[in-house]
Formats: sequence, structure tokens, C-alpha cells
Amino acid sequence: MANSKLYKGSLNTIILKLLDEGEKMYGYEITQKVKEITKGELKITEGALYPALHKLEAEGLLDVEVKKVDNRLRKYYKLTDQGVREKTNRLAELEEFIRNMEQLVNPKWSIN
Amino acid sequence: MANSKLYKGSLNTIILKLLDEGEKMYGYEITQKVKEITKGELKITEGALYPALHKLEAEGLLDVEVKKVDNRLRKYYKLTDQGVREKTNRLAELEEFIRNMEQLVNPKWSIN
DNA sequence: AAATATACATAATTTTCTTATGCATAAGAA
DNA sequence: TTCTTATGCATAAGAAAATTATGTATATTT
Repeated sequence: MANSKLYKGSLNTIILKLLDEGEKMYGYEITQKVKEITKGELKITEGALYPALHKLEAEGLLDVEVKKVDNRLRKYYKLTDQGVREKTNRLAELEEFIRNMEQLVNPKWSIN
Repeated sequence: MANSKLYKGSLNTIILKLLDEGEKMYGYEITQKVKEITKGELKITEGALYPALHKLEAEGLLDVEVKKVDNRLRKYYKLTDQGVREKTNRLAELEEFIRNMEQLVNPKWSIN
């Protein structure tokens, strides 16, 4: 993953969200998509990505389908029903996290 | 630190920001302040906080001043000059991180 | 022909946190 | 008055999640 340590812990959420968006994707495609969306600022490393995908699959959040394209293997992942539900939770947590961080960085007073 | 793994990696940035805001603070005060700002959603654990403070001090980003208040010790931390500069960097990184995450979660098309 | 891109994978190590302790004083509740 | 909670510090063991370093293999570009 990229330079800043801030991304630690957000990889699973990113994966679930991308798979919800674009239907099925394969690992390498995910790395490229993230690089594109963040304009090169976030580069997911393979050492982080593939174990994460395997773990999400083992947890029942992803299904895999292997295909051979141009004589090269691709493992397409998609969300299971459980994965869709979990994705919703993770996104809610992410938005709460972002709100909290923004409040810490740039506090708006509460009424009290 | 709190439940969600998303906060991993953001503790140092939080500390630097709070110390920039409120001048000097001691450890316990930081935990309470964060709890207050996030309305109890983020609870910094001592096992994470104190080592982080020691590390920031060792890196030359924080200065310490020990005081005895009500017969109890307090270690007041404040930013060094280097700490102020580093804080600026970390906050910029945080804002970039938040922008990237928002872009991943809710993409706005680029013009291309 | 060599370098880069595509595509997967895993092992060793590092970073960062959680959980579990430990010590000590002050304040409030039973 | 005793027990619990709050205040205030600290460290050690373990888990989680990443980085870095490899490894294999094919396709494409230089």
C-alpha cells in the first residue's frame, strides 16, 4: 500500500466497495482501479491485496471464479449476499470514521 | 484505540493535532478530549497512547514537562518546532487520505 | 534480446494496535 | 469505612495488518 500509514485498516473496505460498484473484478484489476481513482496516490501492494482477498473469501464475503484470458489466469471475485451486507456495514463505519477524523482536525462546537 | 480498524495509523496525527490546538496536554487529558470530541465513539487505549507519546518524544516532535497536581503526576507534552512542522505534514496527508477515501467510496468523474 | 506489464502467490519482518497487567492517589458511593 | 470508580502513569504479550522481498509465468513493448 502507499506511503502514509493512514490507509492501514481500510483495505478490506476498499475492496468490498469496489466489488459492489463494478460487479466482479480480479486482483490486478483492483490495484489498477485504485491507482486510477486516487490518481496514483494509493498503490495497493500485492503482499497486502492477495492475502486480504483470500481472507475475505474464507470469511464468506467473496466468491471466486477462475478464468483464463490470453493464456493468463485471472481470479474474478464478487460479493456474496453476506458480503453485500458486510459492505454496507463497513461503509457506514468508514463514513463515521471520516466524520470523527474531520471533527478532530477541524472541530465544530456542539451546542452545550 | 476503538473498535474499528480504520483508526489504525491515525493516532500520531490525532496527537499532533490536539497538541497544536490546546497547547500542552497530558496523556489522560488526551484520551478524554478525544472521547469528548467523537462523542464516545473513539476511545484511545493507554496501551496505544503512552508508547505513541514516548515515540514522538524520542523522535524530537514532543517535549515533556512533569508536574505534580493534587499529589498525582502529570506529564505535559507540547510540540517542538520540528513537531509543528511535522504536524502540518501529517494533517495534509490526513486530508489527502480523506479525499482519496471519499473518492473511492463516492467517485466523482474526472474530466477525460 | 531485454525490459516492462500482467497475474498470481507466500514468507519474513515491521508497525501499530488490543488486551492484560501493574503501581499509586483521589473521590464518591454503599 | 470499605469498595468502586476516576485519575494518572507504564510496560509486556499477543494479534492484526501492512511492507518488503521473493518466486513463478506469460504477454507486450522497446
